[in-house]
Amino acid sequence: MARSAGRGAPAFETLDDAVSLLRDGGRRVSLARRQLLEGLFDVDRPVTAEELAAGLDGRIPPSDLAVVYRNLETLEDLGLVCHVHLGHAPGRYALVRGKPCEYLACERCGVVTEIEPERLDLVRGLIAEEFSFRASFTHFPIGGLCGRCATLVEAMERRT
Amino acid sequence: MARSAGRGAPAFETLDDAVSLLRDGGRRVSLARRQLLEGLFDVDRPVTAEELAAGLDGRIPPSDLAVVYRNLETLEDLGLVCHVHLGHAPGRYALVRGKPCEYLACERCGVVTEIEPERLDLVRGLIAEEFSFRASFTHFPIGGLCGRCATLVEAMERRT
DNA sequence: ATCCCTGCAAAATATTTGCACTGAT
DNA sequence: ATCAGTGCAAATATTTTGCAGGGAT
Repeated sequence: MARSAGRGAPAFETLDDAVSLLRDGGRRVSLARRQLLEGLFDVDRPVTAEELAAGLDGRIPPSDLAVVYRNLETLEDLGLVCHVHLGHAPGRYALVRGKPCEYLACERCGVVTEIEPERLDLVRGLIAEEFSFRASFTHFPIGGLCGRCATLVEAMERRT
Repeated sequence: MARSAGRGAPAFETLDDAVSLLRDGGRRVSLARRQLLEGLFDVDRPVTAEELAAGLDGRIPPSDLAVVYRNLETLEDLGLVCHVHLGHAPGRYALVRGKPCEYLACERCGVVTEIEPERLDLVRGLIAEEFSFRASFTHFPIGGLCGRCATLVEAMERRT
């Protein structure tokens, strides 16, 4: 299992920075890893292992899915990457640039919204006080209904 | 896919009530379904389909896993059952008695805490205001670290 | 030269689907 | 008698593991 978050994410801006962190972490800088990072920098949004193995629509050469999974785990151990589980869909992986993102995921339409961690600190504080629990919506997002779907569902409920 | 919640859960107390709701919903009252409900009443906590199919340690006769999944979906459509995804583990199913439960799930030690929905209404309100999002922690729980693990992790972080 | 990483195959886990037969209505 | 539900097999989807050979150090 990959590291459970924590241990301040190393800041990095460029591909070369990331590659250095890979090396500093004592791992080898293979072509597969370099291209994986290239792809992640290029798309700059959470993508599935499958998409990465398929080459992100020509951005990088296609590669082996098992290797992609293994390398994503490696990068996650080093704190360069983290992954989210959006509903029942396959996990999605993204670079961690400075702060990890948190997410809202609509269970009805699937829309995902990235939220900067600070904007959830009040929520986190409330949960901490009430339940002595340090909530994080980085790995598992906040589920529910987006504004549009909530309105729609309310309308349906009234018509019942 | 099962119904996306909503449509007020029918209140029921006993196995017979549940069976009636099954019948009222236009579904047949088969032995398998009766026993599934029996098992759910008996354990009274969220269990996996696998555990149900295995007979819940002798509480009910073992049965076919595919049928269990199908019947859980049926019961969910009727609003008698709902399921949670706790971390990466298999889904867990429980009777909906009155109000559906919400959950906190520690991503480190796996401890799960049931929370009565009202106790999360402040949190829900904050999220609604800030993000126009109607959060629900019934199907996907609040992830993070329980008090004990948070303390532990903090200690580890300080030692770094 | 060492041994980590790759590439491919196969396994593991969780869940769904197809279909002939059975049992609830 | 009808047709929803069962039981079993097989498929699907996601992720993990084993192992022999290749490339980074």
